Amino acid sequence: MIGAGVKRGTAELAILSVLEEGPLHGYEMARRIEEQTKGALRFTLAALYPMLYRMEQRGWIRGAWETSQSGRRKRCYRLTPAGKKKLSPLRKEWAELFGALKRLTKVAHA
Amino acid sequence: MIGAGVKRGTAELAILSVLEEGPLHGYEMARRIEEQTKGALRFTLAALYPMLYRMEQRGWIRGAWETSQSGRRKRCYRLTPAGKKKLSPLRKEWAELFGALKRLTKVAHA
DNA sequence: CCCTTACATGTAAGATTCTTATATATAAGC
DNA sequence: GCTTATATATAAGAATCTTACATGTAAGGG
Repeated sequence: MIGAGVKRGTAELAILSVLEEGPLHGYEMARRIEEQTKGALRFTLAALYPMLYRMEQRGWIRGAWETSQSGRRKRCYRLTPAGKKKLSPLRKEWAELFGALKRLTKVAHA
Repeated sequence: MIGAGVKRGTAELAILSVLEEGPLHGYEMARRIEEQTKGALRFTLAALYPMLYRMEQRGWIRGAWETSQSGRRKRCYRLTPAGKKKLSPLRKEWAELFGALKRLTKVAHA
Protein backbone atom coordinates (compact mmCIF):
# COMPACT_ATOMS: atom_id res chain seq x y z
CA MET A 1 0.00 0.00 0.00
CA ILE A 2 1.10 3.56 -0.68
CA GLY A 3 2.44 5.22 2.46
CA ALA A 4 0.92 8.13 4.33
CA GLY A 5 3.45 10.75 3.30
CA VAL A 6 3.10 10.02 -0.38
CA LYS A 7 -0.65 9.76 -0.68
CA ARG A 8 -1.17 12.91 1.38
CA GLY A 9 -3.67 15.19 -0.30
CA THR A 10 -5.20 12.52 -2.52
CA ALA A 11 -8.32 11.99 -0.41
CA GLU A 12 -10.02 15.06 -1.83
CA LEU A 13 -9.50 13.96 -5.43
CA ALA A 14 -10.41 10.37 -4.62
CA ILE A 15 -13.68 11.33 -2.95
CA LEU A 16 -14.76 13.74 -5.67
CA SER A 17 -13.89 11.11 -8.27
CA VAL A 18 -15.91 8.25 -6.81
CA LEU A 19 -18.83 10.61 -6.16
CA GLU A 20 -18.81 11.61 -9.82
CA GLU A 21 -20.19 8.18 -10.64
CA GLY A 22 -23.09 8.62 -8.25
CA PRO A 23 -24.10 9.30 -4.62
CA LEU A 24 -22.37 7.19 -1.99
CA HIS A 25 -21.93 6.93 1.77
CA GLY A 26 -18.54 6.99 3.47
CA TYR A 27 -18.06 3.33 4.16
CA GLU A 28 -18.80 2.44 0.55
CA MET A 29 -16.49 5.18 -0.74
CA ALA A 30 -13.58 3.66 1.16
CA ARG A 31 -14.41 0.26 -0.30
CA ARG A 32 -14.61 1.56 -3.87
CA ILE A 33 -11.40 3.55 -3.66
CA GLU A 34 -9.56 0.48 -2.46
CA GLU A 35 -11.20 -1.73 -5.05
CA GLN A 36 -10.70 0.58 -8.02
CA THR A 37 -7.04 1.13 -7.20
CA LYS A 38 -6.51 -2.60 -6.60
CA GLY A 39 -5.62 -1.93 -2.99
CA ALA A 40 -2.90 0.59 -3.73
CA LEU A 41 -4.82 3.51 -2.28
CA ARG A 42 -6.57 2.88 1.00
CA PHE A 43 -8.19 5.29 3.43
CA THR A 44 -9.08 4.46 6.97
CA LEU A 45 -12.57 5.53 7.90
CA ALA A 46 -11.15 7.68 10.67
CA ALA A 47 -9.45 9.75 7.98
CA LEU A 48 -12.42 9.70 5.63
CA TYR A 49 -15.22 10.91 7.89
CA PRO A 50 -13.57 14.14 9.00
CA MET A 51 -12.58 14.78 5.38
CA LEU A 52 -16.19 14.36 4.25
CA TYR A 53 -17.25 16.82 6.92
CA ARG A 54 -14.68 19.38 5.77
CA MET A 55 -15.61 18.98 2.13
CA GLU A 56 -19.25 19.50 2.98
CA GLN A 57 -18.33 22.72 4.83
CA ARG A 58 -16.56 23.88 1.68
CA GLY A 59 -19.65 23.22 -0.37
CA TRP A 60 -18.23 20.55 -2.65
CA ILE A 61 -20.42 17.69 -1.45
CA ARG A 62 -23.76 17.48 0.33
CA GLY A 63 -24.69 14.74 2.77
CA ALA A 64 -28.17 13.48 3.65
CA TRP A 65 -29.18 10.89 6.22
CA GLU A 66 -30.90 7.88 4.79
CA THR A 67 -32.34 4.84 6.46
CA SER A 68 -32.32 1.66 4.43
CA GLN A 69 -35.16 -0.89 4.68
CA SER A 70 -32.88 -2.97 6.92
CA GLY A 71 -32.90 -0.09 9.40
CA ARG A 72 -29.28 1.04 9.11
CA ARG A 73 -28.66 4.75 8.89
CA LYS A 74 -26.21 6.01 6.29
CA ARG A 75 -25.05 9.47 5.40
CA CYS A 76 -25.33 9.60 1.64
CA TYR A 77 -23.15 12.18 -0.09
CA ARG A 78 -23.49 13.62 -3.57
CA LEU A 79 -21.49 16.15 -5.56
CA THR A 80 -22.73 19.73 -5.52
CA PRO A 81 -22.35 21.90 -8.64
CA ALA A 82 -19.36 23.52 -6.89
CA GLY A 83 -17.86 20.08 -6.35
CA LYS A 84 -18.28 19.20 -10.00
CA LYS A 85 -16.62 22.45 -10.98
CA LYS A 86 -13.76 21.77 -8.58
CA LEU A 87 -12.95 18.37 -10.06
CA SER A 88 -11.61 19.56 -13.38
CA PRO A 89 -8.92 22.01 -12.15
CA LEU A 90 -8.00 19.55 -9.41
CA ARG A 91 -7.35 16.83 -11.99
CA LYS A 92 -5.32 19.31 -13.99
CA GLU A 93 -3.24 20.17 -10.94
CA TRP A 94 -2.49 16.51 -10.28
CA ALA A 95 -1.55 16.00 -13.91
CA GLU A 96 0.84 18.93 -13.63
CA LEU A 97 2.36 17.40 -10.52
CA PHE A 98 2.91 14.13 -12.34
CA GLY A 99 4.62 15.96 -15.18
CA ALA A 100 6.76 17.99 -12.82
CA LEU A 101 7.93 14.94 -10.87
CA LYS A 102 8.62 13.08 -14.08
CA ARG A 103 10.90 15.87 -15.22
CA LEU A 104 12.54 16.14 -11.83
CA THR A 105 13.07 12.48 -11.03
CA LYS A 106 12.66 9.24 -12.85
CA VAL A 107 9.21 8.27 -11.70
CA ALA A 108 7.74 5.82 -14.17
CA HIS A 109 4.35 6.63 -15.66
CA ALA A 110 2.25 3.53 -15.16
CA MET B 1 2.01 26.74 -9.66
CA ILE B 2 0.78 23.55 -8.05
CA GLY B 3 -1.13 24.20 -4.82
CA ALA B 4 -0.04 23.27 -1.31
CA GLY B 5 -2.55 20.48 -0.77
CA VAL B 6 -1.61 18.66 -3.96
CA LYS B 7 2.15 18.89 -3.79
CA ARG B 8 2.16 17.86 -0.14
CA GLY B 9 4.76 15.15 0.43
CA THR B 10 6.74 15.81 -2.72
CA ALA B 11 9.57 17.75 -1.02
CA GLU B 12 11.29 14.58 0.13
CA LEU B 13 11.36 13.07 -3.35
CA ALA B 14 12.34 16.37 -4.94
CA ILE B 15 15.27 16.90 -2.58
CA LEU B 16 16.59 13.36 -2.91
CA SER B 17 16.26 13.64 -6.69
CA VAL B 18 18.20 16.87 -7.13
CA LEU B 19 20.85 15.64 -4.71
CA GLU B 20 21.30 12.52 -6.80
CA GLU B 21 22.99 14.68 -9.43
CA GLY B 22 25.48 16.02 -6.92
CA PRO B 23 25.91 17.91 -3.62
CA LEU B 24 23.93 21.14 -3.24
CA HIS B 25 22.95 23.72 -0.67
CA GLY B 26 19.35 24.60 0.17
CA TYR B 27 18.97 27.81 -1.76
CA GLU B 28 20.29 26.20 -4.92
CA MET B 29 18.05 23.16 -4.47
CA ALA B 30 15.00 25.39 -4.45
CA ARG B 31 16.22 27.11 -7.62
CA ARG B 32 16.85 23.82 -9.43
CA ILE B 33 13.55 22.27 -8.45
CA GLU B 34 11.73 25.30 -9.79
CA GLU B 35 13.84 25.39 -12.93
CA GLN B 36 13.66 21.69 -13.74
CA THR B 37 9.89 21.61 -13.31
CA LYS B 38 9.47 24.83 -15.34
CA GLY B 39 8.05 26.61 -12.33
CA ALA B 40 5.33 24.03 -11.67
CA LEU B 41 6.85 22.83 -8.40
CA ARG B 42 8.13 25.52 -6.09
CA PHE B 43 9.22 25.34 -2.46
CA THR B 44 9.61 28.29 -0.19
CA LEU B 45 12.87 28.23 1.69
CA ALA B 46 10.95 28.30 4.96
CA ALA B 47 9.55 24.91 4.02
CA LEU B 48 12.82 23.58 2.65
CA TYR B 49 15.20 24.27 5.53
CA PRO B 50 13.25 22.42 8.23
CA MET B 51 12.75 19.57 5.77
CA LEU B 52 16.50 19.33 5.17
CA TYR B 53 17.04 19.22 8.91
CA ARG B 54 14.51 16.39 9.33
CA MET B 55 15.99 14.42 6.46
CA GLU B 56 19.43 14.77 7.97
CA GLN B 57 18.07 13.45 11.30
CA ARG B 58 16.72 10.45 9.40
CA GLY B 59 20.13 9.80 7.92
CA TRP B 60 19.19 10.30 4.26
CA ILE B 61 21.34 13.36 3.66
CA ARG B 62 24.38 14.87 5.36
CA GLY B 63 25.10 18.57 5.52
CA ALA B 64 28.47 20.28 5.90
CA TRP B 65 29.23 23.96 6.31
CA GLU B 66 31.30 25.42 3.54
CA THR B 67 32.64 28.90 3.06
CA SER B 68 33.11 30.01 -0.52
CA GLN B 69 36.03 32.24 -1.56
CA SER B 70 33.58 35.15 -1.54
CA GLY B 71 33.10 34.54 2.18
CA ARG B 72 29.52 33.33 2.14
CA ARG B 73 28.69 30.33 4.29
CA LYS B 74 26.59 27.57 2.78
CA ARG B 75 25.36 24.31 4.16
CA CYS B 76 26.18 21.79 1.48
CA TYR B 77 24.15 18.58 1.51
CA ARG B 78 24.92 15.28 -0.12
CA LEU B 79 23.10 11.94 -0.26
CA THR B 80 24.12 9.30 2.24
CA PRO B 81 24.08 5.61 1.24
CA ALA B 82 20.80 5.34 3.15
CA GLY B 83 19.42 8.27 1.12
CA LYS B 84 20.41 6.59 -2.13
CA LYS B 85 18.73 3.40 -1.02
CA LYS B 86 15.59 5.32 -0.05
CA LEU B 87 15.19 6.91 -3.47
CA SER B 88 14.31 3.79 -5.40
CA PRO B 89 11.35 2.57 -3.29
CA LEU B 90 10.17 6.16 -2.96
CA ARG B 91 10.05 6.55 -6.73
CA LYS B 92 8.19 3.27 -6.95
CA GLU B 93 5.66 4.45 -4.42
CA TRP B 94 5.02 7.63 -6.37
CA ALA B 95 4.65 5.63 -9.58
CA GLU B 96 2.08 3.45 -7.83
CA LEU B 97 0.21 6.53 -6.69
CA PHE B 98 0.11 7.82 -10.26
CA GLY B 99 -1.24 4.51 -11.45
CA ALA B 100 -3.82 4.38 -8.70
CA LEU B 101 -5.10 7.88 -9.37
CA LYS B 102 -5.22 7.20 -13.09
CA ARG B 103 -7.45 4.22 -12.47
CA LEU B 104 -9.59 6.11 -9.99
CA THR B 105 -10.06 9.35 -11.81
CA LYS B 106 -9.22 10.74 -15.23
CA VAL B 107 -5.91 12.38 -14.48
CA ALA B 108 -3.96 12.75 -17.70
CA HIS B 109 -0.44 11.36 -17.79
CA ALA B 110 1.70 14.21 -19.11
C1' DC C 1 28.62 56.07 -0.52
C1' DC C 2 24.05 54.41 -0.37
C1' DC C 3 20.39 51.66 -1.94
C1' DT C 4 18.41 47.73 -3.93
C1' DT C 5 18.57 43.10 -5.43
C1' DA C 6 20.37 38.55 -5.11
C1' DC C 7 22.31 35.23 -2.14
C1' DA C 8 21.93 32.38 2.10
C1' DT C 9 19.98 30.54 6.38
C1' DG C 10 16.95 30.23 9.87
C1' DT C 11 12.62 30.51 13.46
C1' DA C 12 7.67 30.90 14.85
C1' DA C 13 2.68 30.51 14.71
C1' DG C 14 -0.94 28.39 12.56
C1' DA C 15 -3.60 25.28 9.20
C1' DT C 16 -4.36 20.88 7.13
C1' DT C 17 -4.26 16.12 6.73
C1' DC C 18 -2.79 12.06 8.01
C1' DT C 19 -2.01 8.16 11.94
C1' DT C 20 -3.67 4.86 15.69
C1' DA C 21 -6.83 4.10 19.32
C1' DT C 22 -11.30 4.25 21.20
C1' DA C 23 -16.43 4.24 21.13
C1' DT C 24 -21.10 3.03 19.64
C1' DA C 25 -24.63 0.42 17.27
C1' DT C 26 -27.20 -2.66 13.88
C1' DA C 27 -27.38 -6.83 10.68
C1' DA C 28 -26.16 -11.30 9.13
C1' DG C 29 -24.40 -15.90 9.54
C1' DC C 30 -23.13 -19.86 12.19
C1' DG D 1 -25.01 -16.38 21.74
C1' DC D 2 -20.87 -15.17 19.23
C1' DT D 3 -18.32 -13.27 15.55
C1' DT D 4 -17.89 -10.67 11.48
C1' DA D 5 -19.40 -7.10 8.43
C1' DT D 6 -21.62 -2.76 8.11
C1' DA D 7 -21.78 2.12 9.54
C1' DT D 8 -20.44 6.43 11.82
C1' DA D 9 -17.79 9.19 14.92
C1' DT D 10 -14.21 11.42 18.16
C1' DA D 11 -9.56 12.21 20.28
C1' DA D 12 -4.59 12.70 20.67
C1' DG D 13 -0.59 13.16 18.22
C1' DA D 14 2.69 13.43 14.14
C1' DA D 15 4.14 15.42 9.80
C1' DT D 16 4.24 18.83 6.36
C1' DC D 17 2.85 22.78 4.57
C1' DT D 18 1.72 28.24 4.86
C1' DT D 19 2.93 33.26 5.83
C1' DA D 20 5.53 36.33 8.50
C1' DC D 21 9.55 37.59 10.86
C1' DA D 22 14.66 37.87 11.55
C1' DT D 23 19.59 38.10 10.21
C1' DG D 24 23.53 38.90 7.41
C1' DT D 25 26.86 39.17 3.10
C1' DA D 26 27.88 40.36 -1.87
C1' DA D 27 27.31 42.79 -6.09
C1' DG D 28 25.80 46.42 -9.04
C1' DG D 29 23.87 50.95 -10.19
C1' DG D 30 23.32 55.74 -9.37
